[in-house]
Amino acid sequence: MSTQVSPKLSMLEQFAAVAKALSSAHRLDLLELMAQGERGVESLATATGLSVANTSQHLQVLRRVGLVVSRKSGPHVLYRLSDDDVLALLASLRQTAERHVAEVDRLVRGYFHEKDALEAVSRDDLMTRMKDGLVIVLDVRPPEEYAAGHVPGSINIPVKDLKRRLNELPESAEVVAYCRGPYCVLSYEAVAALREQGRTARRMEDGFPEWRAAGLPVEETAR
Amino acid sequence: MSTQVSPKLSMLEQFAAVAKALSSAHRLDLLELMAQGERGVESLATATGLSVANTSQHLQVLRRVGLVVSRKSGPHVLYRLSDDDVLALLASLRQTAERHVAEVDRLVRGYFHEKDALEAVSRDDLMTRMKDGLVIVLDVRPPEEYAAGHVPGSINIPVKDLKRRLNELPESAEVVAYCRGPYCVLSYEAVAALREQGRTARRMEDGFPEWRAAGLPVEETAR
DNA sequence: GGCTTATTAAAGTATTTAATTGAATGATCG
DNA sequence: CGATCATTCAATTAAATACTTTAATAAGCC
Repeated sequence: MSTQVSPKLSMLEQFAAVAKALSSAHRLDLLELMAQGERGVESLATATGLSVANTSQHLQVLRRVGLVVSRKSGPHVLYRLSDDDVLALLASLRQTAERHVAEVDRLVRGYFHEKDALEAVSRDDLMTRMKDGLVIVLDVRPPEEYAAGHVPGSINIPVKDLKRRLNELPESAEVVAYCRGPYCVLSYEAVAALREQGRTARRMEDGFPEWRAAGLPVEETAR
Repeated sequence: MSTQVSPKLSMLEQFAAVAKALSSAHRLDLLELMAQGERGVESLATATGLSVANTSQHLQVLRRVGLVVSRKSGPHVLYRLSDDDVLALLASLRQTAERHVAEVDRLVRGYFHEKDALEAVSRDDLMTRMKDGLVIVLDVRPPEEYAAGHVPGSINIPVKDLKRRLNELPESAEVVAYCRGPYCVLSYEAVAALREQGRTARRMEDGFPEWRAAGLPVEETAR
């Protein structure tokens, strides 16, 4: 029953270690990418603009506290979130920050122009309308992430190719765009671009990881 | 539409700042104490064993990211959690750590001996049994925290005084003990001590902040 | 208005942390 | 069985953080 180094503190130190792993924008960026699906080190490095060695180190920080797990596949090491718990933790962090940090509010208002004007479609609504053939679902993420999993029946056009490939989207129905998550700007930009072209378009709430975490159907492209 | 300093990164930096504020065991300790109720700087300093100046600095780190708010009352400054969001975030952090950090598991098993043997009573069960007069509810936190809010009808005996004040607990009913939260050792110790004395005793799940957050009735001692 | 008390600010020192570079590991494939 | 590739390790440097001590502020009280 000796308690020299208070067990409470050692426990809190473990919690603190997890929080510390989350306390870097680059690591949060990596986590958001991995939330889209399993990915290799080099691919994560180019997506984030970090060096490979640096990326590897960040990934190990995340692995050490159990936020991600890795496995080898041929010569590559693939990383993914260890659990949906991690998504929940990230969502909780976002929500708290959104509610309490004035700066986040400013960014949301400033960059995500007229956020409320681009009113989001809920996942459930989208499911219903999809079944009825009333909407076209547009996935604006990079092809790599689309391949790792996407909303069934969605069309993948990265936002930068949107103008060029507009003809791939039937004009018959409203377009609902989605991307990585609640703060992913891509879907906002897509909606803005589509409206400029006179199309009817809205965003889906949140993004693909939340869709999958909600237990909704997911389609994968065979590799 | 210029995006020199990617808005995504600035957003992530805000989230990272919140995580960083959580990345210190001492600050988590302070948060757990404030989860019991509003408290002054000096009182928090003595409870955590930190110097007053250091405590003040930690509190400001927490305030800067909006996790706590403060107000003046006479000569004192009182701090409290800004929102139940914060409780949810802490719970999420705990859950992730518990599930993924082997060390936490080791600590839980090692210190909280036979955790499962001391099976916890759920809040709802406790409510029902309380109404039927079947249990005595024991609050083992320090009187200060008890005064700031407690389960109605509970008896406050800090765990260190338990043996001495055993006679204050009627022998007629089972005792259910609670303290600060899921990892607060006090209630485990209380249950162990009571069982040693031949009493029937169990823990309540989690602790007082979770009780309050669940919207259950709370009693305050007038000051 | 000055005095007391509680809190915060500032400055200094010791530790940590992030990123870069270059070398080492370890598996796969010819 | 060695060559090649992806990844990790190790060492370095620069920047950031935690805690202490000492000084300043601000509010209440006589």
